[in-house]
Amino acid sequence: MEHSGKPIAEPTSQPPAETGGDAILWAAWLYYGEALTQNDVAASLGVSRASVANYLAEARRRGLVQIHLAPDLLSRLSLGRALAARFGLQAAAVAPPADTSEDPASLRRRLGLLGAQVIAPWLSDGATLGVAWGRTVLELAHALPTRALARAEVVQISGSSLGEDASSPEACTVLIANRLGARCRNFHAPAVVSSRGLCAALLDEPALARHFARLRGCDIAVFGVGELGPGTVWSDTDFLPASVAHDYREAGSAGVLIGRFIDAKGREVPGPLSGRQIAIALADLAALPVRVCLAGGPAKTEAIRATLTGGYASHLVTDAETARRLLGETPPEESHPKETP
Amino acid sequence: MEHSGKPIAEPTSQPPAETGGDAILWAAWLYYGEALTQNDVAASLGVSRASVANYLAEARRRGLVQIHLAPDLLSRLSLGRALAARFGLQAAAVAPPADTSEDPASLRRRLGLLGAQVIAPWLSDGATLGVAWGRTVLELAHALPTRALARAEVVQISGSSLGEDASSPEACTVLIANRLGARCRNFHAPAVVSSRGLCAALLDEPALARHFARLRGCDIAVFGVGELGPGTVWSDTDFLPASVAHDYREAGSAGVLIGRFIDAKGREVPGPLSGRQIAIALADLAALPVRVCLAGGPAKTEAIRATLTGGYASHLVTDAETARRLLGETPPEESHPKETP
DNA sequence: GAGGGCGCTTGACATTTGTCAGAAACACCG
DNA sequence: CGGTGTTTCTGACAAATGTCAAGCGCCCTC
Repeated sequence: MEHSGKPIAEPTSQPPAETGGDAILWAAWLYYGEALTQNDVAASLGVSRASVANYLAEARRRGLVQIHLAPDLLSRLSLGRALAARFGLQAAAVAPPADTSEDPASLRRRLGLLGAQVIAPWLSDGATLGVAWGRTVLELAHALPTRALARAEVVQISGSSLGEDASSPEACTVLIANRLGARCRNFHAPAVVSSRGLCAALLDEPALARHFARLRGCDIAVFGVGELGPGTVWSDTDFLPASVAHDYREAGSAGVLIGRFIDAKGREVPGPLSGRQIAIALADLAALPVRVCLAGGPAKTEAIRATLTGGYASHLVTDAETARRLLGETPPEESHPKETP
Repeated sequence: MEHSGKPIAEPTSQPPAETGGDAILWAAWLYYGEALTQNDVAASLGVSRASVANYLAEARRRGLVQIHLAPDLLSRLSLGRALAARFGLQAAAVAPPADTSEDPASLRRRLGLLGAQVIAPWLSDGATLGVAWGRTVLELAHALPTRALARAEVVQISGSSLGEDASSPEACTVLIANRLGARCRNFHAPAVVSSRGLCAALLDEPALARHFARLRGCDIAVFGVGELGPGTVWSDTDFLPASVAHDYREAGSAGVLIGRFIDAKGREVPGPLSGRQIAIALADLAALPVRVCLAGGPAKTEAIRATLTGGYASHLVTDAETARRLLGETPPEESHPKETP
């Protein structure tokens, strides 16, 4: 603590050779464990404050220090409780509204972040996690913590080649499995094939049959929902021309759930793709114990409502404005979302 | 995203009154979950920054946010590993040295803090925790988190009326049980009685026999060690005059462990109190699966060494200087010519 | 309706913390 | 030995954070 002219102070006798990594542990304990200030930690360790700040950053990076939020944090909100009560959900997590008008990409980022928190309690070793696809699911993958669940499995829930490359079903499963250190089980089949006969033949393949059995054994499923607005396009131009969305919308479909088109009551709507899709059956999805739906934004509201009405989700992750729309309230004109119940 | 504040969540257990509204939850999520700055959180919520800081403090107080240290943090230190290897311990947690010369009370405080971290992994519901007494154990009690382990038990490990009132065996068990929300099982008997006959008669009491059975079933025991220096005095003036310490020291005792006097090898030393003590037998202690010893400071060094040599501890919680002394290194910048034993 | 207590909020301030460029230490190599 | 790339540390600064007294609204009492 007292420095005279001596350049080398040697304040607390530090065996010079070996203690490279120890300083980080000391610092983490003194700061987080004993709640000292960085200044005091620096004095105690005989290094500069800046070094202490660096040590602490390193300790967090290494996971020596973890900050844990109550898992049901955002389900405790009045909005979340209202949603859960209205649609019979186990829980609904509601992200706060942004101060500026929401950019869809940033909305997806927050929903992914929140979704990662929501599913965290189920990420135990040995768990089987069914994963759909989409940009929101991709954000969830990025927000997931790094774990080492060697006996856990990540299972692709629908056939491949849906969505853009970056957020395709395989990309989502691979990324999530990689984060979790889990085994990745992919569907080695396309999402849509050209004929019912080929579809039936594929479904008879032993490998696919095994995969469907795995799907029915998932402990938890994670998926988004797609809307069927006028501007909806799919990237798979072979089987999904823009007209498909229009056709299904005309046929009464309110949204797309893991490749299946559903109406406002949640019933599957027949259409041009019927019998040619390879993905989990909606009835099998509904039978899983935990089904987390991540979606938000004005365009998706009706699709989400249809999903919830159909009972396909046990947990919803959405944003505050969408939550208000789902509850039939008028979304607030401006910010300042203070509501007193 | 830093946060100082208490290392151990210290919520005032509030049963149902979950009022206060959603603002606190929003703030906790935006700050800890999305890593926004308090400024941005304030803008998003439409309140002042100061309020956000208050919300966050409240969230921490309620335990919505918990800061978790790696449980074996301080056992990973080279000093801790060296101690564990030298004495055959499962682990040794070593508190950092203080910058100023250590005040015994502050040393006890840090050891208690650290000990609370060390035993945290074993504090599950249904666990049985044996608790001795002493000022260090008392500090551990204060550092323990508030839990609600209704089926856990805290068991008094030695008879009563030892130590000062504040750190007596009953005080320690009651406080710890209160913190944990656990059932408190006290020894309704004194630690020392005036005759062997009375002692034997007491031990035959069914209630005491049951208590001893409980002691042998503890999942974890927590205790300190006492030294036998020239200045050692006990507060129980009926049975423990200052001369007792002197007598036992003359007889070769290096320290006191839960009321039992042991020599440098850890063997129990007979003396004036033999056959009149009511406490767990040392052999029963050594048979427990987890035995956490909290002690530090120059005066206690030999007593700790005796305890470790006897195999009575599976885990040690001490400070860096004591650790160095135990390992036979010369303590830093000290030129005490020591009296030869 | 004035007064006073209570809780929540706020602006201002002092402290604490993250960051970054440059300095020192170190290792490696010509 | 000196050069040089690499790592680690440090000092200084800007940003972020905690704290406090004063301000405001609300409810209750008299």
